[in-house]
Amino acid sequence: MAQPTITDVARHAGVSIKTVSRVLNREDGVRDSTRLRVESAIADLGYAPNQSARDLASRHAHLICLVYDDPSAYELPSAGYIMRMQSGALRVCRQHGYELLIHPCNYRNKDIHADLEGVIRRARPAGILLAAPLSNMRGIVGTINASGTPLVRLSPGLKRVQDRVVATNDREFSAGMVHHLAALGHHRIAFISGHPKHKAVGQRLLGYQDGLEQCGLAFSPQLVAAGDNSFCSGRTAALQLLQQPCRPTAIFAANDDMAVGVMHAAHQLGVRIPGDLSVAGCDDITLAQQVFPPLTTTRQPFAAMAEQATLMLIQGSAKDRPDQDGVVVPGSLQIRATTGPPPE
Amino acid sequence: MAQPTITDVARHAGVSIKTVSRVLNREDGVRDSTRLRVESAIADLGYAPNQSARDLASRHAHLICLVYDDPSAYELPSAGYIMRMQSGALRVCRQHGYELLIHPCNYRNKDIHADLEGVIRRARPAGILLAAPLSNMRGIVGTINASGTPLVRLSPGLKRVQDRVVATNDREFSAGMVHHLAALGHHRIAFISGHPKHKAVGQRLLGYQDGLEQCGLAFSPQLVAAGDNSFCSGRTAALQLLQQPCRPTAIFAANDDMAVGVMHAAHQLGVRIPGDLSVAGCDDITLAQQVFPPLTTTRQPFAAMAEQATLMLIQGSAKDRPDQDGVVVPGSLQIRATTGPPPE
DNA sequence: CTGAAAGCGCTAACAG
DNA sequence: CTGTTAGCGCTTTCAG
Repeated sequence: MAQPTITDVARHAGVSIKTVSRVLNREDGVRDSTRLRVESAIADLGYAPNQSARDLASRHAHLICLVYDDPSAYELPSAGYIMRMQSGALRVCRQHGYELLIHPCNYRNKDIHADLEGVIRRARPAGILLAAPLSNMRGIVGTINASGTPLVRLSPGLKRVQDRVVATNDREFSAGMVHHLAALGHHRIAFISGHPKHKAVGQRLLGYQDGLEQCGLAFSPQLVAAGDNSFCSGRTAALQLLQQPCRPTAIFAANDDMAVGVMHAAHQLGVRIPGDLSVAGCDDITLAQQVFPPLTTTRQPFAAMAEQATLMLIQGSAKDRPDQDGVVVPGSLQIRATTGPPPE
Repeated sequence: MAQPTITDVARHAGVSIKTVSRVLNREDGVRDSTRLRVESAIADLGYAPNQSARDLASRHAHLICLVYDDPSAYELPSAGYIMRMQSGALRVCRQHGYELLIHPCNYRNKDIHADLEGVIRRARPAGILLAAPLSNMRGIVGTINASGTPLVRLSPGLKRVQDRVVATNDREFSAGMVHHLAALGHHRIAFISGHPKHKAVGQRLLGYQDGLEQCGLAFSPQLVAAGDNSFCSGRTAALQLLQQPCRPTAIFAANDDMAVGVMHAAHQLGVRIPGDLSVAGCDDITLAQQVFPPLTTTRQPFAAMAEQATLMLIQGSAKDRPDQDGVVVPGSLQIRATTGPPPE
C-alpha cells in the first residue's frame, strides 16, 4: 500500500495528528506514556514523514544549499576544494536529517542574482553555505540576505572575523611558509598571487609580504606574478618567473593548483625540484600528495570548516538564534619534499 | 510582501490558477494569447513556483538524486570522476527546473539499504542516478527498484547494454590501448587491475587480454597486479611490478589515479617516463594533464554520460515512459607524453 | 498536556 | 481551450 501518513499513525496510536506531530518534532509537553505509544505506532507502521508536506507547512525545506563559483562547469578547476567542503557539509546534514543541495554558479554571469533568488524561492533551503570567492562579494551576500535565508560564509577573507563566518588565518600561515623557506636559506622567494576577486587568497599575498619583512628580506615586485588559482595560470606565471635574468630559488604559490603548475613548468625547463627550485602551495588538496615529489603546502581543513558552518546553519535555524559567532580554523604547514635548501 | 503565489499570478493575468499551472508545466492546450498573458504576469510579479507545494501535490520532488560510493568521505579517492558526473547532471537539472541532491554512501555499510530507502522516502526524488560501482550491485539496484523510483545506472559493466543504462565500451578501448602500446614496440605490457567490485573497470582487464591476443602477445599472470582504483594501490602495485626480475616496459593501469601512482613509484625508483617505462591510464581525469609528463589515457565523457542519464530520468518521468533504451558512450584514446617506444 | 480546524501553494481530476 | 473543486500530508494557530 501507499506510505503510511501521520493520520494512520495517529489512528494507530489512538491520539490526534497534532500529538504525533509533536513527538516527531521533539516538542515537549507530551506525556511520556503518550510519546511511547506514538513511537511504537511509528515503528509498527514503518512511518517516515513526508518532507514535501513538512516543508510546505513549515515554510522551509530541510535542505542546506551549498553555493560555490564554478566558472566552467566542465573544467572543474578546484574539484578537491569543493569536494571536501561537500563532504563536510554532507556529514552534518545527514546527522540532522537534512539533505544537501549543490548550486554552482558563475559570478561573472549577470543572471546570478536572479539565479540565486530562484533556488531560494524554489527550493526554500533552511540555510545557505557560501563558499569563497562568492563569500566575499557584497552583492551576492546582499542578495541572499535580502531573501531572509540564513547564511554562513566560508573564508570571506575579511580583516576581522564577523558573525556567521567560518574563516581561515591565511595571512598568518602564509607568513609562516615564508619563514620556512627563509630558514632553509632562500633569499629570492617568488610569489604567485591568486584570483584577484578571491579575498581570502588575497590575504596570502599580504602574509607573504609580512613574512619577508619579518625575515629581513626585501620585497621585490619582480618576484610577484599574477595567477588566477588555476593550474594553467601557475604554469604560465612560473615560466615567466623562471626565465627572467635573476631567477628565484623558491616559488610560493597562493594555492596548490598553481603550485602544481609551477612544478610542471619546472619539469619542462629541466629545473629540478627541490635541487634547483623549491616550490610551495596552499590548501593541501589531494593532488598535493600525488605529484612527484610530494608538495609542501599548508593544510586547510575545508571539510571541518564546512561542518562547522553547516552546524551553525542548522542549529541557528532550529533554535531561532540566527546570530552566531564567527570561528577561525587555522591552517597548518605540511612540509613535504618540494622544499629544500637553495642551490650552491 | 510575501512571495507571490499562483493565485496572485492568476488574478493578475485574469485567468484561473489551473491555467497558470498549465503554462508553468508546459502542458499544451493553452491558447497562445493566454499563455503570453500569463507569462507576462509571472514576469511582472517575479513569481517562481514553490517546490514544496508542487512536490506535495504531484507526489514527487523535482529532485534528481545522485548516489555514489564514497568509502571514506574524507579521502575523496576519485573526486574528479564524481565532480564531472555532478556537473553533467547539474546542467540538465538546471535546464529542466530540477535540483540535484547528492547522496554518497558506502556499500560496505550494512545500513545502506535503509539509508537509501530513507532518502527516497524523505526526499522523494523524481529519479536516481546510480554511479559505478554501486550500479553493478544487484542488492542496491533491487532496493531502489523496489521503491518504484525511476533509476538510471551509469557504467554498470554489463555484458550487454540494457534499458535505463548509460554504458561505456571499456573492453574495446582497453584493447585499443594495448594496440597503441604494442605498436610502439612493447612486448612486456603489465596491467594493474581495478576495484574488484567495480565491473566496468573489470571489463578493462578483459580488454587488456583481448588486446594482447589481437597483437599476438602472450598473457602472463605475473604482469598483472591488483589495485583498487586508488592512487596508493597503483603505487604499491607498480613498486612490485618494477622490482621483479623481468621488468615490464609499459604499465597500463585500469584508471588514472592508479596510473599516477605508477608514475610516482617510477620517479621514486629513478625509472624514467617514457624513456624506461611507458605508463597509461583510463578516464582522463583532470589530474592526467597536470602530472608531468602528461598522462596517456582514455577519455571518458563522464559529464556527457551523466547528462544523458539525467535526461532519461527527467523525460522518462515526464512522459510516463519509464523504459528507455540504454546507450553506450564510447571512450577515446588520448595519447600524451607518458607513452613512447620501449628502451633500447 | 491534548485536540480541532485551518491552511501552506500547488496539481489532479472532472466539468464545462 | 479553460475553470472548479478537492485534496497532497504536514504544521500552526487557538481552544480546551
